[in-house]
Amino acid sequence: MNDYQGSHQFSLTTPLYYVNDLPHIGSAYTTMAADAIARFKRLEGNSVLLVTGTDEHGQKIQRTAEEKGLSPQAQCDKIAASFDQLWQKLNIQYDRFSRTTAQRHEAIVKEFFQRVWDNGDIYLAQKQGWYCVSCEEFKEQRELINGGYCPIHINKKAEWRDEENYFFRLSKYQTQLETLYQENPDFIQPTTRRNEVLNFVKQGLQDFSISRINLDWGIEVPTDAKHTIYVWFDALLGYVTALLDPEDEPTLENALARWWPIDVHFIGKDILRFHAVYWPAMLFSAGISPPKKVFGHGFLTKDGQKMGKSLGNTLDPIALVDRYGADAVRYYFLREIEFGEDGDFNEDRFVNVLNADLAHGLGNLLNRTLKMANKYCDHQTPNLEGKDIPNDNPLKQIGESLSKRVTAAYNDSNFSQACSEIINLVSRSNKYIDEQAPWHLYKQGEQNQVEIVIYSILESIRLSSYLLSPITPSLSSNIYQKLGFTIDFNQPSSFNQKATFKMHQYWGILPPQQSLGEAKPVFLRLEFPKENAL
RNA sequence: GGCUCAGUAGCUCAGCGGUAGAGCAGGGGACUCAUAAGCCCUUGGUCGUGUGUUCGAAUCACACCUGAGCCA
Repeated sequence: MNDYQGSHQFSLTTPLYYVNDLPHIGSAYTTMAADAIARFKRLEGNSVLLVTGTDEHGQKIQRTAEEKGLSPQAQCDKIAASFDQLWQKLNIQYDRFSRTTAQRHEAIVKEFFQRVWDNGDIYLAQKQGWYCVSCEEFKEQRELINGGYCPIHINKKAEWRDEENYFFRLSKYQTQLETLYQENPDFIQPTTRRNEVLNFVKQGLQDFSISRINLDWGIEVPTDAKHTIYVWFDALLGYVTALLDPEDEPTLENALARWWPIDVHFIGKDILRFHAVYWPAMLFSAGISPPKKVFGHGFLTKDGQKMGKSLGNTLDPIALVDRYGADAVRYYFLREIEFGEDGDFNEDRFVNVLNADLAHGLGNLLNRTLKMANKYCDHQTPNLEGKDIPNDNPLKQIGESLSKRVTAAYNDSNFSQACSEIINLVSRSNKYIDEQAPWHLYKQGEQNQVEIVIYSILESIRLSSYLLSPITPSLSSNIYQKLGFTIDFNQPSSFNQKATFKMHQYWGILPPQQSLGEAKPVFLRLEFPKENAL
């Protein structure tokens, strides 16, 4: 639960996405989750390094480029740029964009390879088998379907390979891996994923091939120029390269100096084995400690159906964010899907959830309260402090312990829990207005009670938007500004100085007589499109 | 073929031995500060199927059905 706490720096990664195709919603999902955690850790005042990037080598890329009449590098540049563009649209604040075709990455890979080589963990052997270029993996005969097609890429015929490959002595690390899993029960999350890995490892680990021949697009094996390093071996090391400061010499020592070990790798469950088995073993071999945690989240479906190009039911993340905005998209996926479980996108549900929670819940709450505050309290927060509010005030009671619960939820990557705790305060606030009916109190001349009510609500709105800011940074900034703060949650320097976690996480810190903004909706209700549903 | 997980209100899920719950959606009402919002009330489920254990099962056991996944 508290495994993220107590440190002053925090490093985390998304996968380095394969540049074979334009970014899909699944990549966006992982990245939104990672960004939310990164933002939360920054909000707490930690130094944070969020790594994302692209994995650009391998035969598949080479062939895709050829099909499109581009050089491999041009293909990579184009796709890498489209990932970056999506991250901008989704308001992702990454610190490093690691590309495996970067010069400095090659230096890191070669040094790492050499370490593993020197440790005696790499040997040459003959590899025969069916190879799926799309997976960049060998397949067992029995796995193939329809007379030789890859079960995942059902229109791609597996290719017979009989070649010399370099192998990594994974088998040597069986015990060490099992010890790692045992001593760090949280190393692989969620638990069901952990069990899968445990099961897999228990059956005995085989060495795996880490080089290919007849492949130009990749990093050559330092000890044998005929071979190219296997794309996964190369890609995982992109996490290490990313840790270099721009001015650093590209050496492992420099890369590992500050941000290693990575606190958490966020990944989709499809690449769990690479991260939870191969990766720590490679690191062991090179004398490097493993990352602290690997979180394998679930897959997304659309209207209950698996998304796929062949089905023609993919969800375009660009179209989605263009239609509804970054905060809404981030909120939907992090609130409505249990992180770790598979989840569904449904546009009707999307509109309902956003309207209920952000438009009619939080947004309207601010709007109605601001209107009253401006009218009854002269465009200022009431001349009160948290301590002036009676302890039996229902909002104060929830608010005082809210941060504790929300922090625990974020630290557990439990975004939906964090959101529902926050929205609970919002809902209670709406109920509280009706119970108190400040418009009546005002007419009856109960100014003191009016101010207590207004203060309690404004403060609850503030706290809610503060704790929600890792997920809805722009909305939260907007709300904070309406409340008279000059704080922008997209600018860490702004909140680190003027809205420290130490202070702003608590209920009751809204300053007295702070100038309030105009009442104008901060989150308009969404309309379900009459046509062109996503 | 082996193993794992899931199947509870229209939707998303909680409950995991004592005669079914939440949020959203749907319906009704009173109010008016507000984004036709909010508040109050409410419709709605033989808890996948069958058999068993038990005084008593959504909750335990076994079998089966459906879906997802792992077994390089």
